[in-house]
Amino acid sequence: MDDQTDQIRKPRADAVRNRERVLEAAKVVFNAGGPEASLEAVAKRAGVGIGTLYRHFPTREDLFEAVYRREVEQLSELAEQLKTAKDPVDALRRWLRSNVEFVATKKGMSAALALTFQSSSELAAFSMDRLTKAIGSLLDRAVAAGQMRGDVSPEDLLRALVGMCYMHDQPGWQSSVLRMLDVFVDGLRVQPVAKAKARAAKPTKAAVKRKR
Amino acid sequence: MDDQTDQIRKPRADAVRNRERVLEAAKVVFNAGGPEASLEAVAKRAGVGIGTLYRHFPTREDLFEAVYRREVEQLSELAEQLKTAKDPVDALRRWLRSNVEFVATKKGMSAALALTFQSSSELAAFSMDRLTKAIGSLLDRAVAAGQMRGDVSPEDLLRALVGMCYMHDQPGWQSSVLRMLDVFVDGLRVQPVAKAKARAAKPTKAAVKRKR
DNA sequence: GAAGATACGGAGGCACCCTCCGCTTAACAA
DNA sequence: TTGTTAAGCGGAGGGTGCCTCCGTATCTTC
Repeated sequence: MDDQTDQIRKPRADAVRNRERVLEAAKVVFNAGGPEASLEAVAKRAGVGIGTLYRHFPTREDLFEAVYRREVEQLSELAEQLKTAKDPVDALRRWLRSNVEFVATKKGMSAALALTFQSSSELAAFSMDRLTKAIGSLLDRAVAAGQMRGDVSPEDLLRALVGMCYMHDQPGWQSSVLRMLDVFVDGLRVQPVAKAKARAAKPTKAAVKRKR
Repeated sequence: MDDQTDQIRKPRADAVRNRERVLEAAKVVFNAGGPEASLEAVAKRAGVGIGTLYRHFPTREDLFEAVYRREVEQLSELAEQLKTAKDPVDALRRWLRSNVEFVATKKGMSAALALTFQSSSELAAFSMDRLTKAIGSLLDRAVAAGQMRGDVSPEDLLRALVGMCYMHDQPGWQSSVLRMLDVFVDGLRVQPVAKAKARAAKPTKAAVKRKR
């Protein structure tokens, strides 16, 4: 073996397990109690000692960040799955809706994030990048299928989404956003030249060219 | 006198003074230390006992809120002053710029606000109302003077401003926003069809060099 | 199975939160 | 002015949560 010098042990199983437990507990506790929730409460819910929590996440913000990263990754994976859906436009719409739900369930976390984003622009960059890619892959597919106009960038779409969700303190915001999203998606559609969309969904480039 | 029963004393001078001192101190401390800054530090800087601080502002959020309200009122007053400026368009632009500066100096406070807005939608309503009126008075004047189009509501303008400032964690956001604001204001101007400048009737392009 | 690295838990010291109450002071009446 | 009294003041103190530190327990590797 040529890597004898920096040989790396397999991480201990209990450490991995505990880390995961803390993340899961933190998600629940922060959502319920906001960003000032007690870290000791998180540790207790995770069934670990406070020392363990601090070893894994030296600062409160480290914990926020890890929780959030995980969620962003989940949204990213959702996009991956949706890529195999039949209807590309519907797939995009679903992803956007999931995003709204995501925001909706993050009552406490969103405040925590406002705090964290401020000190870690790296996190902001990471999540923007990740989400842009997710949205981009879905958008591209819809465009490639000739069902959506191609002059809107993923960044724009993401920004619109985020902007819409920005007012999520106001009553009834969620249904309002969902409505606006539908309008938005409709606006993105290639105008209905012909008829229904009940058609086999084989994303072939040939079809795209033909349509154009 | 029939109002003897609910006769109201003049508020004590020291109470008024102390309240003001605490607000001023809080502004400084929160901007520097963020929303988690120690209230005891605020009291110390204000030169009052911790008990006094709590009597005036029972909760941390009450204090945030009071500080913010004061600032909103100051912006409101600024608009009042700008109403007497000669150039209505320039007045509006200046107010918008002041707003950006306002956001810029609120490093810590903005995070605190994110927290407070969440629990007090009344505060959100108050500030929206106040700022909408401020922006509206300036906008109206420019419209009345025939220098700006009349189909943009103060709410829209405010929302655009807020939205632009929303990304104020990213590097270089401030100059970017200022640039976008200029573009925006240019867009709001009544197109110089037959206006002052002797310019060829070339289509569009805000190549207006507005430096007199 | 033994050795050694790695992780665990929670006691303890500290900072800050917030309440409570005896003392001080400003406003008002005479 | 002086007296009365409500209003305000300060800060001690009990409580909670933060974070460090280290003796003990557990896992990985050989």
